[in-house]
Amino acid sequence: MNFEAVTIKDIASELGISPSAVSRALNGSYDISAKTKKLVKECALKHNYQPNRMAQSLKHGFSKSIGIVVPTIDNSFFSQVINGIEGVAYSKGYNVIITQTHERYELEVLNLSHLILRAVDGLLISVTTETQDIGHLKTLNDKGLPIVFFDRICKEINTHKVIADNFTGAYKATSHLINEGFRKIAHITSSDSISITSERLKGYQQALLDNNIAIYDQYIKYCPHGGRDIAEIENALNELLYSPVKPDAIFTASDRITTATLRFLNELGFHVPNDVGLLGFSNNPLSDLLNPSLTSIYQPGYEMGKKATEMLIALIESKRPVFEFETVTLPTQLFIRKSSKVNKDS
Amino acid sequence: MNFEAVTIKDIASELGISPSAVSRALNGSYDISAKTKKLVKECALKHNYQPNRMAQSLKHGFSKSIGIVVPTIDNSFFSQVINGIEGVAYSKGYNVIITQTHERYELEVLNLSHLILRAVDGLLISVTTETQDIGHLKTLNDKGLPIVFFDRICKEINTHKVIADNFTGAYKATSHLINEGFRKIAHITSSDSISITSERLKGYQQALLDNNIAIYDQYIKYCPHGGRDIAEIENALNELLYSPVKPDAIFTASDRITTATLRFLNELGFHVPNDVGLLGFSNNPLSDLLNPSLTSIYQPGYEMGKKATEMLIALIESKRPVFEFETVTLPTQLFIRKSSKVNKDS
DNA sequence: TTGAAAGCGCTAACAG
DNA sequence: CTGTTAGCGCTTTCAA
Repeated sequence: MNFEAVTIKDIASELGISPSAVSRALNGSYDISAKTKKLVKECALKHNYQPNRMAQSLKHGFSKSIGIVVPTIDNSFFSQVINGIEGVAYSKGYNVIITQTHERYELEVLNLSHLILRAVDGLLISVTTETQDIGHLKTLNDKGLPIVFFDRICKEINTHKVIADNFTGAYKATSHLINEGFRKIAHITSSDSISITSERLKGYQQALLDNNIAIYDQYIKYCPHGGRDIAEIENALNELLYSPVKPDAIFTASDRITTATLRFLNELGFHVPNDVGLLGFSNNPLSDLLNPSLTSIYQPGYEMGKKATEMLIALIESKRPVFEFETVTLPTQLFIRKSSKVNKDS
Repeated sequence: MNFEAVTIKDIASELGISPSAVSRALNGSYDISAKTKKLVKECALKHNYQPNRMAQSLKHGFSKSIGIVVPTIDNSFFSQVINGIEGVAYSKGYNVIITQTHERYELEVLNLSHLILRAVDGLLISVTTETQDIGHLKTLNDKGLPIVFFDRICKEINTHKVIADNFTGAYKATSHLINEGFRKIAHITSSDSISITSERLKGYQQALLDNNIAIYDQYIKYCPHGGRDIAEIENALNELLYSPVKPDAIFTASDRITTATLRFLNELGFHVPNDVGLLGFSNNPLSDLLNPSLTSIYQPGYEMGKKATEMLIALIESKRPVFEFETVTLPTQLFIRKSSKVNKDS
């Protein structure tokens, strides 16, 4: 409820003119005398008039709002993306509605329907690790809802996408470990159903191949829920660390997996990096403060949110249907710290 | 826009009955035959009918949505609060709209007006470090918008509030440092305009008094923007560390200040805790992984969000005006780690 | 240049 | 039990 909100009617009756005149005066210069326009604007200002967005939305079918669906906001990468989204959205007069899936498919479906009920004009989404059936997204897209995917994209849906250069990031990561003298490099990654997993896996494998290191399947461990349950990470680590061919370094594919791995290694008494090197995809701003400081691949989260939102608003405001879509790839950055550099003295 | 959404009208004409009959059949059993009810429900299901929330809101003035205003979501404490809020809100059929102020007063005012336009039924807010004039909140509250404050509250506004036991938390923190042998304990805190600052300050001072340690004003440093600009933290630290009466421990009042302080100490070559002990109010889940691991006061963020939302929904759904308000105080917890324990061997 | 009137989708008072 | 009607606040033809 707009508490005792002043409406167009109130202004109209105070000024003794019609509601439609007020509406026109407020909404730009469409057939209205400068005099009434000025009068109306002053009166609106005086009473702190705010148009009722519900009524506006109901009237002309768009809400000037954007729906965001992310796995969780309690993650630096996604927080950074959201900051990027907000920056662009607000500057163009759009609101954002943020929802979290907590990596659950059912919540993705539920959130999506909430957002549609709220009549969002477009959608920015990074799917869950559980998302296999994309019917819900396909339907919306087919009906004409502008959607832009970021980070975890759905190849099958034909629309704009923004991703980090996961292949190159993983390639750089793995190459760096190799250059530091590691040879038995394991990779703990997320669900194999999401796009970033296979892109990063390919980068990892290519780097090994280019350095004449064989790919061992037992060095590749998946966490089907992206580490939502800590147990899946611990299982992967136990299998790796207590195997006869214990790896000498681990490349982890996501923030949650990275920090859980570091904690586990510390607790078990494995020295990082001397016993096991560690390198993660991570946007955590505390990477330099960890023990040991964490070598990581940084993804441009803020830019990703910015770019995705620009593309989405372009779609929303396009006068004619858009059939040509692009996938923007943003560069990643390697930050070298101590977790990947064996200390020769010790 | 609900893309080609089926409306009550569509169902009505398909079934050859009136729109109002459909509405009644859908909204519970208000004067309607079981037969038509069944018919309507089946038809609605078949066409995947979803009521248009904009129209509903416009009609009866409430939107089943809750507005959230926090300084930033890129902060573990607030993320945890939001998780608590969402849990309760969704289970009671409410949506949430999350907005960030980035510690800027102007954004607080702007977000608030956005939320009001979106006709939120109630508000959960933790104010910015810049917020002095609370006219915007007072006006809304006076007009009858249910508001519940959490964490950073406004004493002047008479409504429900949920806070952590900041006094006791700070008291425990300071006492712990004293027990560990520190005597020259500095306190770097946020803006003195927000509630948590003075509560924590009092706890710190009381602990000193109870241990017969004099309170030195030059040991108390404020960051007017809560550390939004890193410079204000660096200035505070420079003044402390290079003063003739350099403190032997620092108690920091917020996550951002804590991590910036740790980084700064590490960079300048001060050993924590041997040169300077450190203890922070922090919900960062990586505290145990920092170098050194961080002794901290943990606040029950999830519970705070949960409790605040329960109180808010009670206000929203109350049949009669509420005049009795309560302030709920949740306990904090001290986690002792290495940053506060001098290593006697080194 | 302005006003009157219709209508977005839904609900609720009032008839029948 | 069901249909008709009015109206939430706004925009937008159409007529004046």
